[in-house]
Amino acid sequence: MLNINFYLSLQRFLEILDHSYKNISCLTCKSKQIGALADLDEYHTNYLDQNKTCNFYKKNQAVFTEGSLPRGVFCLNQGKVKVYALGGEGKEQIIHIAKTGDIIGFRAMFSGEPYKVSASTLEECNICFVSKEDFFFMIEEVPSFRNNILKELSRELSDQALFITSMAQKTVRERVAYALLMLDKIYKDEEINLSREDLANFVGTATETLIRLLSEFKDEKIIETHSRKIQIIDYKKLEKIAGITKFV
Amino acid sequence: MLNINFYLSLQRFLEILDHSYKNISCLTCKSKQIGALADLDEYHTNYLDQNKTCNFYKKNQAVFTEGSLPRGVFCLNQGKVKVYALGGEGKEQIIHIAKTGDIIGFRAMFSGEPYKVSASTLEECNICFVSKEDFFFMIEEVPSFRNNILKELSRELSDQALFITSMAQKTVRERVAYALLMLDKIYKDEEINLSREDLANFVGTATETLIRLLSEFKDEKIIETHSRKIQIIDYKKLEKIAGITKFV
DNA sequence: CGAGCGATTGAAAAGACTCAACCACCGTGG
DNA sequence: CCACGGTGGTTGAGTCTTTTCAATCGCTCG
Repeated sequence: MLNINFYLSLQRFLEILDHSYKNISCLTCKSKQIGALADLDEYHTNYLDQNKTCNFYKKNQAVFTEGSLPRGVFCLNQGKVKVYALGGEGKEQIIHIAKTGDIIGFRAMFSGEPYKVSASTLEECNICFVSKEDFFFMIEEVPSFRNNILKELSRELSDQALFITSMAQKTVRERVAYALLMLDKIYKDEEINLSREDLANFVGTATETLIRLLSEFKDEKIIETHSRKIQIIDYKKLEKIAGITKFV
Repeated sequence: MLNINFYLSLQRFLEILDHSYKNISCLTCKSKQIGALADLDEYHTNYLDQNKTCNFYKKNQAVFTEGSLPRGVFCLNQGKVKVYALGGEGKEQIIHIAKTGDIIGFRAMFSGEPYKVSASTLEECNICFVSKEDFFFMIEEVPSFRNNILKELSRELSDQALFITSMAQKTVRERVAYALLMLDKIYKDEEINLSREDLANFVGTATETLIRLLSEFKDEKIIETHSRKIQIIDYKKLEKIAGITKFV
C-alpha cells in the first residue's frame, strides 16, 4: 500500500514535471465512443482501463519505429499521428493520419513481424498503450471487439486501394486537391495544420511542387492559408479538381 | 440417394459440356496446404468441402464487380486473378494479383459494404465459392482460421503500404523493375504472362511508356520476351534498378 | 482478304523534379 | 538589444521524364 501511494505521488510529480503522465479513463475516451472499442461491455472496459498505461507525447515524437518489434497497440486519446514508410532515399511517405479515438499499430500484432512502418506525433498527444497480451485477450474473448478490428482492417485496406489508384493515375495537382479534402475530414472543425514537407510526403511529391500548387489554389480562391494552416474555401472546385467520383 | 446420383451425373454432364463445373476437393486444394486454410482440422475441412461450390472460369471473366454486394468469398484452386480499382477516367489500376491457393474477396465481407474493387481472371481458373454464412461460421468457430485471416489482412495492408511508397517515390523505370520482380514471385517457375496493358495498369503508367522501358531492359539484356511472355535474365541488375532495400 | 486488336515506335508537348537563391520568422547567445 | 544561425516556406529557371497523339506492324479470326 505504501508502494502504491508512493508510486502514485511519483506519477503526479512526473506529470507536473514534464507532462509525461496524464491519467486517462477508457470510459470517457473517444475510442470507446466511436472507435473499435465501441459497444465494449463494462467488464472489459474496466479491464482495459486498469491494464493500459497512459503517456503524454510531445510534437514530433516517435510512437513506434520501422524494424522494431511490436509489444502492443496504441490508443490515441487525443491528438494526431502520422504513419509513414521510408522510401529508397530515406524520404517519408505518409500512408495514414490517425486522429483522436483511433487505434494504431495493430496490424503488426497479427503478423508477429517487426513494424514495416513508423509512426510519430504531429502535435501534442495523449496515447495509451495496451500490451500484446491484453490485446489478444480481448480479441479472443470479445467477439464485438474482434469484429470491429476486422472491420477496421478491411476498411483501411480498401482506403489504401483507393489511395494507390489515386497515386498511380492522378496528376500531382489532382492529388493535392484530393489530399486536402481527405485532410479536411481528419481535421474536421480545425484548419489543416501540417508542415509543407509532411503535406508533400502525403501527396507524394516534392515540397516545391506542393507549394506551387497551393499558391495556384490560393490565386484561384479555392483555399486560404494562415501561415502553415490551410482552410478550404471552395469545396466544389476542389472536388472537381480532385476528380471525385467516389469518396472515402 | 437417387437424387444425389442424378445430381452427380448432371454435374459430370455439365462438366463435359462446357467446363463450367469441376469437382474439386478441399483436401487436395492448395489453399489447404499454404493458405488461410492451413492447419484446418478434418471436421471443418469436410464441412467446407461439402458446402462450397466449384466453378470453372474462362480467361478475362469477372469474379466480382465493384459496387455489387458480396455474398461470400472465393477460393482460388487454380489460376491467377487480378484485383483492380477503376480510376477517374475508367482506367484500371491493378492492386493485387492473386494466385493458386489464395482467397479473395474477404475484405468486403467484414465491412458489409459493396465491393470497392473488381476481380477478373487472367487465365483459365478453377474457383470455389464459400457463402458468407459458412465463412463467418468458420471465423467464429475456428480460431486458427480466424488468426490466419487476420494475419493475411495485416500482411496485405503492409504490402500495400510498401506499394504506395513505391508508387509515390519511384520513377516509372524503377517501378517497372519492381513490378517485374513482384510478378516473378507470383508466376514462380512460369514466365510472366500478362498483356502489356495489364502490366501498365499494374505499374501505373501508360502502355507506351511500359513498352519502351521493356525494350530498354531487353537491350540491356536484363529480360527476354517471348511474344507477350517475359523472362527475367539478370535479377541483380533488376533489383538494383528497382532500388530494393527491403522486399515483400 | 480485310477488320480488329495488341504491340511497338516516333515526335512533340506537358508535367514534375532538381538546384539554387531568397525570404521570414524565431530563439539564442553575446 | 541586436546580430546570428537555423529552419521552414517560397519563387525562378533549366532539365529530364513521362504522357499524348499518331502511325505502323503483325497476328488472328471470321
